[in-house]
Amino acid sequence: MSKPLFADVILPLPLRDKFTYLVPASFEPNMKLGVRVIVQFGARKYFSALVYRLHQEPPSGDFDLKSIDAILDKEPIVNQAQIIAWEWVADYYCCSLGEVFKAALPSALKLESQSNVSFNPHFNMEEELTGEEEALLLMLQGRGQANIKEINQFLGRKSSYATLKVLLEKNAILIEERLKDSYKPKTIGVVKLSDQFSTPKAIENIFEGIGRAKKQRELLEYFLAETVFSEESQNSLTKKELLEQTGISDAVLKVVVDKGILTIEEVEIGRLIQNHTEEQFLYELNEAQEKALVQVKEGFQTKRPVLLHGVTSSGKTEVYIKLIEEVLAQNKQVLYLVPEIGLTSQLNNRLKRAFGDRAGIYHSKFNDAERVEIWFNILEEKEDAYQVVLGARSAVFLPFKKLGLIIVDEEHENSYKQFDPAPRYHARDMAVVLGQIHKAPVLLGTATPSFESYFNAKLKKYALVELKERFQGIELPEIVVADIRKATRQRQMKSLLTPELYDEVKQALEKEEQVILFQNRRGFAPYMQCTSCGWIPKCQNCDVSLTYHKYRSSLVCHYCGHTTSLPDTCGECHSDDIRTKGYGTEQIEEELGILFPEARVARMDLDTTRAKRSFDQLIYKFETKQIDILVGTQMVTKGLDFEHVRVVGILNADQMLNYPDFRSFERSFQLMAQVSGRAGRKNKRGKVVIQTSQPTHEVLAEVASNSFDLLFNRQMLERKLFRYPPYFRLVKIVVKHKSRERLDLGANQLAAILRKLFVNQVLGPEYPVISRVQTWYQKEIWLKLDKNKQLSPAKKQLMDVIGQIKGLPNNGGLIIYADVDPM
DNA sequence: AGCACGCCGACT
DNA sequence: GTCGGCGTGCTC
Repeated sequence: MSKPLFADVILPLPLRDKFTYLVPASFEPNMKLGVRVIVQFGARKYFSALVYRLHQEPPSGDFDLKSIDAILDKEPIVNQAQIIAWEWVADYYCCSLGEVFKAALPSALKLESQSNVSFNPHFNMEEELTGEEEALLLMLQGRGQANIKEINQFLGRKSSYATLKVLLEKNAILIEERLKDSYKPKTIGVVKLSDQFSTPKAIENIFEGIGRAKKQRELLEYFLAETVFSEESQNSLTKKELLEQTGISDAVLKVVVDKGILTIEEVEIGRLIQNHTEEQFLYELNEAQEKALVQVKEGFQTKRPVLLHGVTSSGKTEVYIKLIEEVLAQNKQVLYLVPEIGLTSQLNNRLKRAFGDRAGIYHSKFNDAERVEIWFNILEEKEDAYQVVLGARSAVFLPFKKLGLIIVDEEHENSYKQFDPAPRYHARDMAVVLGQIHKAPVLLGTATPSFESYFNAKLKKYALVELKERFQGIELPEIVVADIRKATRQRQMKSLLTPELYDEVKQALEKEEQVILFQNRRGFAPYMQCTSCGWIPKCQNCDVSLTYHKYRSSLVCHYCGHTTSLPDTCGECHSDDIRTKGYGTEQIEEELGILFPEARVARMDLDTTRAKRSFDQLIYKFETKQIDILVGTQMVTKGLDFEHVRVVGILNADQMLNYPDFRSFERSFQLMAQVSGRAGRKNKRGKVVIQTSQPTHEVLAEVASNSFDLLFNRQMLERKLFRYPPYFRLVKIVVKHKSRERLDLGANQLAAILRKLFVNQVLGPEYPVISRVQTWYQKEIWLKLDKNKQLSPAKKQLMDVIGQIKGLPNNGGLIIYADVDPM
């Protein structure tokens, strides 16, 4: 008899301990590291866990060892390089491997939503059932099938495996692994108007064919509203969307189709390989790009990450593409990270043009089946596997085996840092670690480096390559600082525009050139205020003022979404003189309509791009000059290349400059330089007008003269003096509680212990700018750790203390987490 | 995290 | 007299 085999598994939970299960002898031959198994955990919970370590050391301790219930995979779905990366993430960002596991895998691989449960028609109803079991069976019988999530909802529990297991044993239900058949559906029904209704005239009479059929009318009305009569002016809807949104049945649609009003077309959506793009020859690099390419490659030789600092429109992408080509020739994989989804479709087209079907996209907005497919596509290294993956943050977790290059585009973007659920990782920093694991070169590209990266370059930890020439000889724009206060004093403001900006916009419109106006605030007005007593409507769940949205005529909280109608009278003194204060994109859009009635104005912010594809559509309209003035939030800064932009206006630089954060100058510079980069194309020097009430502000002068180094050096002195990154490591500890008193108590207890452990390195606890979000009060404690000391033990100490505080009496409802390198 | 167990107030 | 509130401890 050989010794029994044990498996340490990773459970998808925020637990730091490891858990060991017995591997039944019959499973031993199929047991491998990196396969998923089903294990029971606690009295009634089952999880799909990942085998992390196999060994023969019987676990010590007083508990009954449980056995693994099932093995889900024949082959590992996670490779060893990934496990090493996960361990780094868990250690560096102070979280459990379980949390990394949860973030890394597409949710379809985390059993929870994977299995489809249906009623077994051969089940003998005589069997004895509990009330709950019977109810569940009836439900399944009624609707045919359900997934685990729906069953959890139905039973009102977070986990239903225990019940399902019993029912399975009784032979009452069938569970099929959805993974196997979820690959099938590759077409979607697209609903369009029949050809006979292709003209507006014909549509007028469209309802004649419907008669009095109420449901059909409703369906058609919705369809028309979303297509012909919508702002987006699309001409089709998917069948699924139409039916789901109206809640009308398939049968009704069929009648309308049979009447010849609508048609349904089955369109191939083929998840991975979309359109067999022909690979096209790329234009040659110019001299500056060629030089940069050589320098980047030299940088790679030194085994250090390379920071490519190239001004906006310097053609970094072409350099990337050349590098990718070379890596592909060596039959290795390339990971190309981009910060936001908005960018991916433009870039994807470009990559498809260069690499055809060898390039693919991955981001969290994809549905599960697609993500799983990409996962396996990369894992199994099939013939037609992707070699270039364009992805957002989460793509760093894909099962690469032979990475030959990692590109992090727009490396300064803070959306690379995950915020809310743990792991709170920075994809750029993880990319550097991945590079070490795979011995693959890492290229960080940006027009406005993050101070951390630039600092690393100065320290020679990164190799620096500069690309200072704009592509096709385009000049950098002229930047003008316009004084809002002076203009106001002299009564020269044209609504929200200074005379400088107004004139530029006017001229651009006359010459049929385009304008981008930037204001980092959506809505009509950031707050309202009573003129007699100063009362401001606040959110009931958060400590913020409510933003006035005129088109919805309501007040909205931008932190929790809470919406109320407009108050008629002041909540304090009942005065009826309540006015809007400040302005957001919505108001700018409205004011422009008055100032320039002939101009076509569009707005690009979260509110106008919420619908799928609306972002792409806006970009398309702007590119094809169907829009003259584009008003937007940061979205307009995201590396979009527009051909005819002459003028860029920054409506109010003050709010970003005055934002209370040690990075506010760095961010302001990045933001302003990025928006400015949208101005000026071939043969025409663009113009940027920055409106401010602090016209002599140093940062503005630095933006105007493109003096990145000046700002950098000045800020470094401050950062060093006040012990901020990149000289010190920052850990933000967030403490939350529903009760203000309990929060204060808990946060103070924590801070007291930390102050003893980390002498002179603890700040707080203090309320952040927003002291309450979604009914949770929050405080922050900042830890400034010495970079030259070992961080790992310090973080472990910190986590121990956090655990200790949570365990103290009355600290039950306390949430405490650490955010390493917060943004 | 999520669930079971256990100890104190307002009610069929 | 119980139902259920949350505060506490544990999960291989």
